[in-house]
Amino acid sequence: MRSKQDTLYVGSLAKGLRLLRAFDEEHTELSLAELAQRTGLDKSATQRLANTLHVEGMLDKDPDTRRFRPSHAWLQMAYAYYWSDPLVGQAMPKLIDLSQDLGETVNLTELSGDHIVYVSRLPCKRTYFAATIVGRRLPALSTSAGRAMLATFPAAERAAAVEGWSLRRFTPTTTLDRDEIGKSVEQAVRDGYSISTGQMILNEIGVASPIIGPGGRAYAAVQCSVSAHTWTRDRVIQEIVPKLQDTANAISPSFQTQRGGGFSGA
Amino acid sequence: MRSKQDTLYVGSLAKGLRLLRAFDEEHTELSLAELAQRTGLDKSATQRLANTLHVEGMLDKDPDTRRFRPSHAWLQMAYAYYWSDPLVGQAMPKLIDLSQDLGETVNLTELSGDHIVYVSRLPCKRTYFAATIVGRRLPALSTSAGRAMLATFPAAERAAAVEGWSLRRFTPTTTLDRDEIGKSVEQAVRDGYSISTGQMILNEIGVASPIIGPGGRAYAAVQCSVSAHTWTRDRVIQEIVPKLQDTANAISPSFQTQRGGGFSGA
DNA sequence: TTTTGCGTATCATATAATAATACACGCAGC
DNA sequence: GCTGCGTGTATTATTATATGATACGCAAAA
Repeated sequence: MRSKQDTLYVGSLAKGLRLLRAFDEEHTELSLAELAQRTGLDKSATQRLANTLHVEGMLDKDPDTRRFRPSHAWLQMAYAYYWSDPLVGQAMPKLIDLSQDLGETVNLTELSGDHIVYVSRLPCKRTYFAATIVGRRLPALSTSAGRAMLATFPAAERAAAVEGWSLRRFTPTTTLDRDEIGKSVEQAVRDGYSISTGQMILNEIGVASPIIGPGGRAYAAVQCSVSAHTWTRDRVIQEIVPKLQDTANAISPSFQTQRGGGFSGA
Repeated sequence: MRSKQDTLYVGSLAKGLRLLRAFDEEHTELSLAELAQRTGLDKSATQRLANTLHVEGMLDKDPDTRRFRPSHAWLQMAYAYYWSDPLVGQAMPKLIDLSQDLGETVNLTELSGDHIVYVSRLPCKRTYFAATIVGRRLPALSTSAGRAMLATFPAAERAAAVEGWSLRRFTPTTTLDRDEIGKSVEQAVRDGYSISTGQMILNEIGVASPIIGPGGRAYAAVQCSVSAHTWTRDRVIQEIVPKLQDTANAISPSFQTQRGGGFSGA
């Protein structure tokens, strides 16, 4: 049915991508049948597409169980991404310094629609698995990083975002009240950083400072997560925030002018 | 021409993947014409495939320059990979401890054909960019990690690998003499670890210890890179190797039995 | 101004993807 | 040990779908 834009839309390619997207936290290894079920494609199509992805090295296949798994090529995609994102190269050395200085986990996040994406992570303490790996997407409104970035936007956009961006409950203490989130964002406007507690994980304090880009708008942030067992909000503000802001500010200059915020997604 | 396996090979999908692979260290941002040139596809095909990838969120497009770039989805691929690789979850906390203990860069690498892939990196010191990001592929024979893993293979396989696996020059001091590499591997067989100098970068000392998997064969290794300006080979062996081996050995047990080395690529 | 290169859009053609079908295998229950 | 189900695999005729030549508009270069 040549759905989207008719002639310049290749359905087979799109279907192949659906196979790739079928793998996530809870589906780490899929059989042909599962793949077909999860993608909604019929058995034959799944077979052909999965086979192609296997031959092309995008999917590994267990010779015994015949189940498919993401291949190392998936990591190479990240490798290529890192080279293409000018921010990463600028930020990395400074983030390393910061993490060594603080002795706490430091992250680089970017805005992606109404979500944030962890682009680089420098774990210094043992934490839960998801906090140690890159590529995670979280609703921006539920994270200190998202709020810190949003705080650099014009008031009208802030309000619209607080109103409309997606939310999801992660812990019993995740804030779902948009008014409260709005206040947190406005606080970040005044402070120049954002701090939050127990949004993604219980007893976790997150604090973030925006990396100012073109037009004064931030599309990235330096973020730091610490345990509420060893830290208090006040101590974080006194001891971490200044260094966090210094780091973010040190990264910002290179991005004031170039790269006009462009590069839109679909 | 339905090249590979005729009926269960979807050419359009494979072509789409070629577009993705066109992005690398030196090609971080490509125009339609460049994309066509690099993939060998004609203009129309490139146009349709790139458009599809854009619509599906795999490629960002600068509205002004009309050039394409890897999107955040490329990082999400890495995210999915991490969940699917059982080794990462097991290793991560121990790697964090090790890096904090040593105060030096610690890496987790896996074997992928005759190359190694950096699966996780915990940089503690500023280094060159490529050493801070995951997904990099390097010829196994040129790396301490590759040699450490190879050393766990049967003698015949070791010999065949030393003879046949690919090599490439990275620095003036990269060893291209296969006899010498063979000796290094045999040394690793005796020592249980491998150490090398200036293979990838001048004045860099690399040392690696294998993570023993099923059948006593290693498909992964814990690796550590330090600067020859502040370290000597002997000091590395005395101060780093023991802790490195402890860490690798602590990760190994879970992989002695399960996951029969399977999951072959194409 | 002319030329060149690029991104975009359209269209007739037949190639290449489709989905139905059939077979082989392992496993559960009976 | 037989039967039936679920799976992975393989083959086929059919036509929908991807193709690539062609043409247009717009820049920047000559």
